[in-house]
Amino acid sequence: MKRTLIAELPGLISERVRLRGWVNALRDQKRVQFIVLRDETGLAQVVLAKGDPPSELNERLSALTVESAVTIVGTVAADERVNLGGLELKLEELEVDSLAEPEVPIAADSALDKRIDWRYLDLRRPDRKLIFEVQTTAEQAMREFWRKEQFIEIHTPKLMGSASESGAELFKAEYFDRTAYLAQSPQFYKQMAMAAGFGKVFEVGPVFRANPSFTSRHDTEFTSVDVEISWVDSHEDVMSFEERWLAHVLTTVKEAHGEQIAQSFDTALVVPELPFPRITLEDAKELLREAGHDAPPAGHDLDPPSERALSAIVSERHGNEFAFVTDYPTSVRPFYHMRYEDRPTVTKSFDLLWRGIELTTGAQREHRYDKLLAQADEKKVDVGPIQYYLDFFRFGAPPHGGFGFGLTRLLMQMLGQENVREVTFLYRGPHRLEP
RNA sequence: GGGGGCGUAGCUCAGUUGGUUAGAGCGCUGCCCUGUCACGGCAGAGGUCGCGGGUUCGAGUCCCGUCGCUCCCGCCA
Repeated sequence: MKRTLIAELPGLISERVRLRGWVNALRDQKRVQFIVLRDETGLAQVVLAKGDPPSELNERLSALTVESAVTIVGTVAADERVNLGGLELKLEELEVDSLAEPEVPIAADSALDKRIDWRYLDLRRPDRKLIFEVQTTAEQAMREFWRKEQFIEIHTPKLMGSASESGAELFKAEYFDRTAYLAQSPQFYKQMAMAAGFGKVFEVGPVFRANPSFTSRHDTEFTSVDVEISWVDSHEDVMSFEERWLAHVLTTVKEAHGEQIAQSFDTALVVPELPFPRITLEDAKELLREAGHDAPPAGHDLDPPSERALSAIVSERHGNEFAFVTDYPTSVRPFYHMRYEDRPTVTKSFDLLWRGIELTTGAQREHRYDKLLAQADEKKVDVGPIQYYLDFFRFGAPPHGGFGFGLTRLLMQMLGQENVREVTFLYRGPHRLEP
């Protein structure tokens, strides 16, 4: 007998159906027994009258435990007494596929860390599963947009012989008789795709950061969304792609899940107006000071409190939750970011903030071999291990730019969550390698 | 790496100025309840108070150390 999903029950009154799912709740009374069954599409009540003495079926239902996996056959009946959709299943057959132990180790209000210990139980809650439905829709919308604009998907290696950028610390791995490093970014390889003439590329994949960061928005392994575009005139071309792309993603997610998100997470997903406000770093600091906030001195990046304050100000003045901050000084940017011809200490770079959190860092890249070498030298980058990268620019490289984008941070903001761990299937942090 | 907070029952927490057998709600076990739907009622089990040391007649409570969790900063997406 074919499996019926709970969501299909309203159209099947008086039919005999087979449901498979988990015991969400049990109410075992003197004369009547109820199971609230949960599958991936919803909840349904199952009812069985209790005989005197109880039938063998009654006894087996009494022995059930919450969260057991069961298969149930019964007849669908409309009954206005039932709060759950006004219908129920009259139980005829009960098969226990897997009996759950009587005490589930976590509850809905358990601490996040404890819930991660038992993540598969935590994820059984429909609200938690919604996170991954939204993620799936978001990624699909991204790909839709990329393909419409002739982007090519690449999969770059995660095992590397040297660092891909300075800054973030690297995990080491044994690699036969030498040391390999886990990729902290596909940066160099997506630039290789530019030198290869791929035009426009994207990658969605894992990156690894060995920073001992103990905050609600960092993890040591996360999914990075990377984009690189050839033949740009400046970083403005990259920003204008990113905002159109993001607006499409948010529109798609809102259409598909907006109501559920509002219901489950009490968050309204707002599709942003285009273009997103752009503000240079120095103007941003000026704006912050005018508004009575502290701002870091020249030559320094915004700190997290400044980013939150800036987002609030921009949101109030421009009605946009997104903001590009541009023109970072060379002191806080890697050597490969392109600089203005007339202002050699300022890079053609940007960050994208959404409601105070950094979603993206992007830039036009330096594609001229001699300038790239000079900038590496100035930044005291040891070019020995990355000569393969510098070589990309020796035989004709197009002007190009791109960005890296934190998928979990996007998801966190879309769902109004305060911690990336909440929206990561399995979080990895300095003290977390299991499950 | 620096700073703050927290660690008491399976889960979420309370525990006065240090004082005798350490509590609650939920969950669990048993019994009762003709339709429940956060079902209800009665009874019960369950704790070396994170760990180690110290102060004290006496420590869940005070001190030191240690481990774990958490948030902020740094680093970044």
